[in-house]
Amino acid sequence: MVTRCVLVERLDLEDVVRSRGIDLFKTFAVYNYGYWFDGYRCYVHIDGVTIVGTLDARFAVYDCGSLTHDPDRLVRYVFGLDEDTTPFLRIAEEDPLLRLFAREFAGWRLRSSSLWWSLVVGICQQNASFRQGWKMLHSIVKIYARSIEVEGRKIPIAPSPRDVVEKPHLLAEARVGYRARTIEGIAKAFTEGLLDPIELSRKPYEEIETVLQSLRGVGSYTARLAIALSFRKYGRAPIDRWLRRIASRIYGIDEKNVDTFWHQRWGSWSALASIAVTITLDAEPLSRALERIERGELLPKENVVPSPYTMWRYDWG
DNA sequence: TGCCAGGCGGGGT
DNA sequence: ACCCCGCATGGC
Repeated sequence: MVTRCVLVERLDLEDVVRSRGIDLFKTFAVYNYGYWFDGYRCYVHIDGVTIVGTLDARFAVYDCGSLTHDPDRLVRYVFGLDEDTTPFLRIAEEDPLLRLFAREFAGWRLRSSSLWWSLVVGICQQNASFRQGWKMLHSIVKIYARSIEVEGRKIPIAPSPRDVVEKPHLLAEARVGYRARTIEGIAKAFTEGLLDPIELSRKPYEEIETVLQSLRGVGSYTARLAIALSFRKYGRAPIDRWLRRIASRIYGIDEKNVDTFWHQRWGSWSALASIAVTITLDAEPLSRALERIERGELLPKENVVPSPYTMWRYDWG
């Protein structure tokens, strides 16, 4: 099903991007698919609105069903243009894992997703490898076959909660395994109005985490990742087995203390730091990641495909 | 061929 | 507050 969109506003944010040293290439490329970033143009579809951004900092906002945001504010929010990451970089410069990332990726900003899609992203990472998780997400997008038409191009978009509630059986087809029940349950929560992102975003961090964790199949990892991706709140880090082992080894602490240690070190930047570690080590399997740290290879490599940084040019099938 | 992986919940102690 | 197991699926 194709949804047509109408242009709402064009924005030239070159001054903002340049004066703040924002690196749009990295911001567009990281954790993205080829149909949403082609090396020049980036598409973000969020709650019935589509943003088309280009590397020269021109942005166009399209209404694809429901425009409830101020276009300028939405663009700045989604690409983190007003986010001052200086305090994060200060800590990262001195960090054994992120010291090189702090230099090379200083201009990177996290791209936001809707709360719904952020949760699905988290669920697909559960008990699966990096590649398998992102393959599942790609498969979901492909099988629900939703798309929008903007600027004469047909762009695939993620299914909405309603799409999933109407056709839950397609999740099995997307080979998400036992995650299907979790995803369907969350989709229902959205369609029944039990999860209002705007209302939720106004609550204190702990409360948001509690609400999200009350969803069956959403634990602290998924909740914190979703809060980072959709609300740009980084106060607590999503810590999985991979990061837990790396941190335990590198900082010489017990695995069960990683959470506390990470929070003491990164404070309100905890989640951004954990995501940055996955980027800079190319989400490589644990043993290889540890070898890379040993060798001081702390930056993403062009030839590791797919990785968080290179997955946009990988053929997911 | 059996493992087992960027979690989680349920059931044990 | 722990520990332990099963779980769909795919990669090795």
